Amino acid sequence: MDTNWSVRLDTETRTLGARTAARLRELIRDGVLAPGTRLPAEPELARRLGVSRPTLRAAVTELIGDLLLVRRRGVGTFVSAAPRPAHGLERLTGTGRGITLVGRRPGTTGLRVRHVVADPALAAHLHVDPGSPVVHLTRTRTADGVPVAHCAEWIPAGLLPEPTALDAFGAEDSLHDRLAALGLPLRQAVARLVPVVPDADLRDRLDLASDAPLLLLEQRHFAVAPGDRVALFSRHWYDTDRIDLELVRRG
Amino acid sequence: MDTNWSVRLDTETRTLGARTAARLRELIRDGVLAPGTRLPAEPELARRLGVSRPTLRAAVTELIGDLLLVRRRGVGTFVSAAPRPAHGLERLTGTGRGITLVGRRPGTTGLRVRHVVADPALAAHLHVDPGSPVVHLTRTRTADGVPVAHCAEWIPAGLLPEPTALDAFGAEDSLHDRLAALGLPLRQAVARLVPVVPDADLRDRLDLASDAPLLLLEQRHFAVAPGDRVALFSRHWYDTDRIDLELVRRG
DNA sequence: GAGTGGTCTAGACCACCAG
DNA sequence: TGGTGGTCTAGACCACTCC
Repeated sequence: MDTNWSVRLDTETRTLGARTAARLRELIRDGVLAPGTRLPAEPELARRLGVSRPTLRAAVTELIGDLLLVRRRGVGTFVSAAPRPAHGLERLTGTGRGITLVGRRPGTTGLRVRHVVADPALAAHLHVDPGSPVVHLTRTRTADGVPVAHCAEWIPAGLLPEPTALDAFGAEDSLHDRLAALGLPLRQAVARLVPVVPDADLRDRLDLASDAPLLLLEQRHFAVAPGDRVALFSRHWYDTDRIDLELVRRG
Repeated sequence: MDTNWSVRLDTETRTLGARTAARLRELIRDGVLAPGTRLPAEPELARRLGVSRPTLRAAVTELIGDLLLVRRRGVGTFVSAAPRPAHGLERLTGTGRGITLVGRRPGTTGLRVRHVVADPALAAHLHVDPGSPVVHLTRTRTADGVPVAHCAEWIPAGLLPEPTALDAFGAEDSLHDRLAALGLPLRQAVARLVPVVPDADLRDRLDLASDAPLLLLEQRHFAVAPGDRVALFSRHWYDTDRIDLELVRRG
């Protein structure tokens, strides 16, 4: 096999482990590593990719988490033959990117940006004092033009460089990317899952014909710094008849 | 500070990284490392715990995933002051253990074990041929005596050492533990989340007064070996009014 | 500049599986 | 018995934060 496997030619900015994982994804996607085949032994594979074995193992571990590879001690590492989710909720991404990952085209309707003050309930969710200024976004997300989720977001204005930093937020923008550009990259979120019956407003926004229940994701998002503060509180109502919500659980 | 931090005295069977993480959990739980305090620098902390820095980092990374610690580059690692979930769905555990983790007492009612054959739909979920023998368990789980979820599980009989291996399964048993003892340790699962309106049977089993929607977790579980085969398919209907379902999402 | 976390390496030894 | 993945180490260098 004379395929050039090396990952060191890559000049992207990500870590070597992430680039190695990306290279393995390509080799699998392109069929160089077909489903069911065994990978070369780890020291050999590391040599071919031009990385150390721990770095290779980090990359392989990542792909195992995505169900692309299977390790069998004493036997080898294999390309998985089982179907796998294109996107799982355990990975934190923006709603738009999640829609892209499942192969659909994201869109936004009804975007509205407001400045509000935190009532006691919202203040508790955001870990701020009641009465604090909060930026509030609402919008309906579509996939291939079909509404799939209605999203409401609340961001403490005190965490933004300026309270007006999000006033120019557009329908095509990514809130995750925008917050990262403002120095608030979201790194993790704690979501509460609640099945709910849609009210008239939600039925209207999502253009629902039936009163089938929706799945509400109520999330507290944390940024890298200062780290302990809630950078974003959100409520997303998903119509699971129109978009599958999947989740990879690891033991 | 003359606390004995060393982790090498521990004789348990887990890996050194896992024992180190457990030691850090103890130090946090016991208040030696109070919320908001900065941990010693990584080389220093590794020395105190008697492990190498990569091993320490693996442990710290695990606790960060559990929201117990926060890393700030160039500044330090801090004990989180924010509340965190006791149990997240992103971690694969048995339902009973999940109930224990949130501080409640698990129980089981209405356990039934049956032998069935796979119809085409079930065969597709289990990746077996239609007509294959399947062991089917149903039971209702309680927390502190209150029904919180109804569970249905299907296991390909061909993966068991004997088709009758689960006939003696008892109300107090853990299916995860039992399957591990049978050589089928479950390592990961892909769950689909669907809000559903309970039918009469579910309302009866869960003793529901209202017709509030339930959250259905439809899961394909994978074992370590052979690795690609579905070892267990399950449907769990949760009453989220009686038990919170939370999920930690990482970027 | 000093100290912190972030990344990567080379090598070692062990546990498991297959022949 | 030989090859595989599983784990751990010591050390190096870099990037970032704060003084």
